Amino acid sequence: MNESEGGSPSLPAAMPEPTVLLFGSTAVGKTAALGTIATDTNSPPIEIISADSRQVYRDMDIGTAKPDSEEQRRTRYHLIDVVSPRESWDVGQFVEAADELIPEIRRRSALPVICGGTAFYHQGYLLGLPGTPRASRETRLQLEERLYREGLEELRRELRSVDPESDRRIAANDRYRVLRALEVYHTSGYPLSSYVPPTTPRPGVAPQVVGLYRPRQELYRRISARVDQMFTAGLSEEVGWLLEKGYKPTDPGLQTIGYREFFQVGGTPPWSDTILGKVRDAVDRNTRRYAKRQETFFKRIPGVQWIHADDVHALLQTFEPLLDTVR
RNA sequence: GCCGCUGUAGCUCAGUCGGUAGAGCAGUGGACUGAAAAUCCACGUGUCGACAGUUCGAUUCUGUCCGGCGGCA
Repeated sequence: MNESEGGSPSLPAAMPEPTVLLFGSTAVGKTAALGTIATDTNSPPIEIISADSRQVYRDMDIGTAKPDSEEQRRTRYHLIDVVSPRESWDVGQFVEAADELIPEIRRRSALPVICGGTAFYHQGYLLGLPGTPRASRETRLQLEERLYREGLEELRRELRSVDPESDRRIAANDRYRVLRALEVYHTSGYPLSSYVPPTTPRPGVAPQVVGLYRPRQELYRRISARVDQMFTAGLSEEVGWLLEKGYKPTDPGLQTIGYREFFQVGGTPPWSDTILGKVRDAVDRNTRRYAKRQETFFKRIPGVQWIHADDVHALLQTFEPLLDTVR
């Protein structure tokens, strides 16, 4: 129950927080793994805090691979279906919500498990947020407007004068980071580079960090199979319905793999079978690339215990020591 | 069976007026300061279908064969 392997015995071993961070790339089998824990009688009762930047959106069920109603009945999930696809949601909101939920879940004598594929959220929870100002929708819209009218070069010129350090650090074509750096400067008056991002876990946060992995080829096969399933489950109908409901392709929620491809390669409905085939392939490919990016990010997170996604035994073993802590 | 086109990277193809080759896509590695399923960066050796001929030298020219596609029968 303590991790002080070779640590100096004179110091009291830090009592680990009865919290788990469980991550892994899309389609690795996170939801199934949670299912085995939830049904195992020896493991503690758990509640899930979804660390997933897409499952927060209502009305987007198929393409975001939300846990189905059966799974949600068996295990209590949080931070799913909490905002409209029209609204934006970000790390900051995630961390604040998680910090509120965790004590509540403990009060119910359950183990909070932060689980999801958004590595950025896990990092935000673990290390805490930098002191940068929160996202400002208006400022960002203004900057996007300027990007459209004046071009990236002009914005970079401004950045170079107000925040040369960030200008140096941000890649030439990284529009998003240029916008964010200027947004920070305009809303706070300080350059982004003056905020130092945390690199160690914040005080009081010491979760058990578990990463699920699977060989690349196998993962890609699963992704492809899941994309097929999404289409047979009615993904294109879901997208059509979202449009009928008045959502726009530019809404934050619809900027999601599994949705955006319909607009990028499909155009406007109705979509022919050939077009749907192309959409399917694009979704498949983008999901594979996404999974790769996730893996790259997960590798950076310190102190991860990596478990093969099918190794139920090892997974249950890591949860066992947490039994007493929740009682 | 005959005629034509074709065979080059995992795929689609370009190219070498003869000196062993390069694009797109796929793939791989990486970055990540409140949109992160976002936004970016980097990475191109493969019996140039097989065999033979011409040549100092053939993936390139010639011949034969084998695959593929199209047309005529």
